[in-house]
Amino acid sequence: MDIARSEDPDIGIPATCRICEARQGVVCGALAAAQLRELSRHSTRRKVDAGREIVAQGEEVTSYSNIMDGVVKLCKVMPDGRQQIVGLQFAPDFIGRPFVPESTLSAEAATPAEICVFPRGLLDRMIADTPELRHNLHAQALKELDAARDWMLTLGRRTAQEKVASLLYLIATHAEPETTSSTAFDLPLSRAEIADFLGLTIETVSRQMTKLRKQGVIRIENNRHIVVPDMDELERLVSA
Amino acid sequence: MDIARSEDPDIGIPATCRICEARQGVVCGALAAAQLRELSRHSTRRKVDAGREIVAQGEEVTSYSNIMDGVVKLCKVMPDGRQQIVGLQFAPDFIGRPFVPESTLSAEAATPAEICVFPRGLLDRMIADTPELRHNLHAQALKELDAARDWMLTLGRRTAQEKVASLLYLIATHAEPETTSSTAFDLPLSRAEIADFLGLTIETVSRQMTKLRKQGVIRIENNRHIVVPDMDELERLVSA
DNA sequence: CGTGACGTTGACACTAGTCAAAATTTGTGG
DNA sequence: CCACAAATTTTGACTAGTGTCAACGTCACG
Repeated sequence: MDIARSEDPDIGIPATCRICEARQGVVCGALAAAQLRELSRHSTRRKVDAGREIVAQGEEVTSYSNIMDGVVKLCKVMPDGRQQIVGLQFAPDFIGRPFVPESTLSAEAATPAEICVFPRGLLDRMIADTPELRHNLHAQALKELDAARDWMLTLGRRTAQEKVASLLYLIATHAEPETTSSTAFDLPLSRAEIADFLGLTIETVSRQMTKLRKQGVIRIENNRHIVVPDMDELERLVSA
Repeated sequence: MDIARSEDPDIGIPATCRICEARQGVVCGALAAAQLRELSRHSTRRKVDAGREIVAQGEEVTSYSNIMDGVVKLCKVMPDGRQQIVGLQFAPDFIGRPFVPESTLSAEAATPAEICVFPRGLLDRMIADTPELRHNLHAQALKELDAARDWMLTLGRRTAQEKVASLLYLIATHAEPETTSSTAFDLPLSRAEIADFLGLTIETVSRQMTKLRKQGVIRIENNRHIVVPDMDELERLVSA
């Protein structure tokens, strides 16, 4: 009956997908039930330890993934070992670059993560067949471009203190959707990773964090857990 | 006759477009003859003085443009006036952001430039109608994303000398397609703009340029004209 | 020939980096 | 559950690299 149909939009959708956090994400949100069924048959859900590489810089890419849980960092490294994190991705973001054979950067789990891996050929075919999917990927690319350019401003023109405040603000707004004036969260990154994201050294990051703590802008519990009593104060320090 | 048709692919194409540098560009390369005619009827070619703004940060966008000649810089400015150039665009690049009402950055002519301006609504309609155009815009977005992330590495992890070398290398490879070992070109940016691109001060840029000159890596004629006797040497200093 | 914009150079200050050591947290095996 | 080892973070002393401020040069233009 029409009523039954309109009341259950999940008819024909695999059970795994129904409870999936990325069901409405960039990729799966654009697929029809039949496509979801086929994709789900060939995908594997996989746990990734923190620090484990998902895609290697300069390597041929044979699969794409959805982040189901955790945080993934996108890195560039120089031959001499200097490193820069050029992006952070959160669930349910999509990892992968259509149209290009190999990746110019590496993707690595920053926290223990869970990803859903799609074979490249299959998803490429669905991209070719599905205008809405293409549109979603285009929109995500533009979103990432904006994020990258915002961060360029941070890297080029902000002081160490502003950089650290920017990072805390970024994590806070991505981890905690609620915009109450007080916030608490766990840092998904080590001090070394924060340094690689901000273009600083570990020591400078540590010193700036201590300074923010002594100023009362944040409280630090067990290194990773941060409490921000007043988000407005933190935002002020970003001077955006 | 078939022969005539295959020998002249420009049948039905406006005269202005036939001699246009951007004819095979991201936008016009994807359009059919009829679309080109319509777009050409509603476009205006315009000269823009160096330093003149094309799109303002935070302003509603009512038009898109093709760069026909010259170099355009994409800038972000902070409330206190600190500024960062987040991208350089060369002819025949496309300027504009589909899907979004207003620009998060400003576009400004770095050199005297010539642009071809399209009304937004018309091009939006063509984007909706033309899969190849959407694909080209998507591909350009990905290219810009790669460029932005490459530059993040430069901003975050390279020294002043490496930064200046990176910029010279970037300009040299975009201005002079030939890859002979020796190259000469005009800088499209003032020292102040170079500083804003590299996250440095004017003085540091100036000092590093003199240093490169004294090392024999470059020759400087009239401030803007640069000669690179040995590109490999310059590339080595980028330590990419 | 003067004027103003742009670029260079110098002296000095200060931010962030380097190197080293101590403190804290995390993980492991008994 | 505790003790110890390893990893991570913090802190300190010192240095190097950029920034700041100021003066001087140079070039284009009226």
